[in-house]
Amino acid sequence: MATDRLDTMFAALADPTRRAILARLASGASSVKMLAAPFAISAPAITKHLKVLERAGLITRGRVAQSRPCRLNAAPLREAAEWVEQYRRHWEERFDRLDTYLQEVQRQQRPRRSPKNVRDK
Amino acid sequence: MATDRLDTMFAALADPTRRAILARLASGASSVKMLAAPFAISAPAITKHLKVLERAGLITRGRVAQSRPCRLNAAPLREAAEWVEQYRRHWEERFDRLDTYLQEVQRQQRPRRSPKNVRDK
DNA sequence: GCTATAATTAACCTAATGGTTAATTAACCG
DNA sequence: CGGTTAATTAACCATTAGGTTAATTATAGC
Repeated sequence: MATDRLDTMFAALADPTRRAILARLASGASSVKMLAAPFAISAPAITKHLKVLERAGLITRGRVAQSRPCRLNAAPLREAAEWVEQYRRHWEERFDRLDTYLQEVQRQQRPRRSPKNVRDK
Repeated sequence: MATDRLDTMFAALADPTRRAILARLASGASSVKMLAAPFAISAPAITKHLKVLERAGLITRGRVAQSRPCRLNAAPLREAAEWVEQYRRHWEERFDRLDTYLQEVQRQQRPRRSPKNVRDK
């Protein structure tokens, strides 16, 4: 199920510089130079980050004079959101309680009597 | 804003084997051996993946006899979900249309008349 | 055509990833 | 105790990632 796309997308999101770039693009397109300004890294490093984002489909690029404006393309994030949402019920507390309950049961199932495994019947 | 945690979490999610492990743990705790079974990689490789997931806070581990059962801890995924959700409005179509509209405008702003930049007033 | 600006490519470096096999630790069982 | 099973650690390897500086390409403007 589109695992490749999720791979490259999550990998792209795993870098704070790239997430910051996306955040800035959320409020409008920008040239590479303007994007690079707030960061303490070189222009080629920014170019590389942009390539990662582009391969993940998270930005698109144009050309205006010398500038190559970047714009956000959030569409693929939808897939990431859906993937994460699969786990929503697991992090909502009712499940957490069930979880710790089961954990408790398992802990009590073993220790005192019959330190052996299953077949002691 | 907890960028480190998002870093390690997204990085953990960027690998298909690890996402598959999480998927299996979603339906219950499991030993390492059982987790490893469906994959064509060695046990130490699985151990490494589990360490990545553990450092990301996505699993917890116990001990039962020789076995070190893994259980899903989905709580941190909530933060990832929230981060991604920030971009929801961007991928929902109304925005996409505005987006392509702006793109259109920009494209028409430049080409025919005045190939120069701004200061031609 | 020359110069300045924006951005990318090239070449290189270091550290982290994902994998391997072989050896080690830990717990059970007879 | 000795053997078996579960899992981890150690040591190693190849590839990728993120960064650098220096050189190149592309466009604008005089």
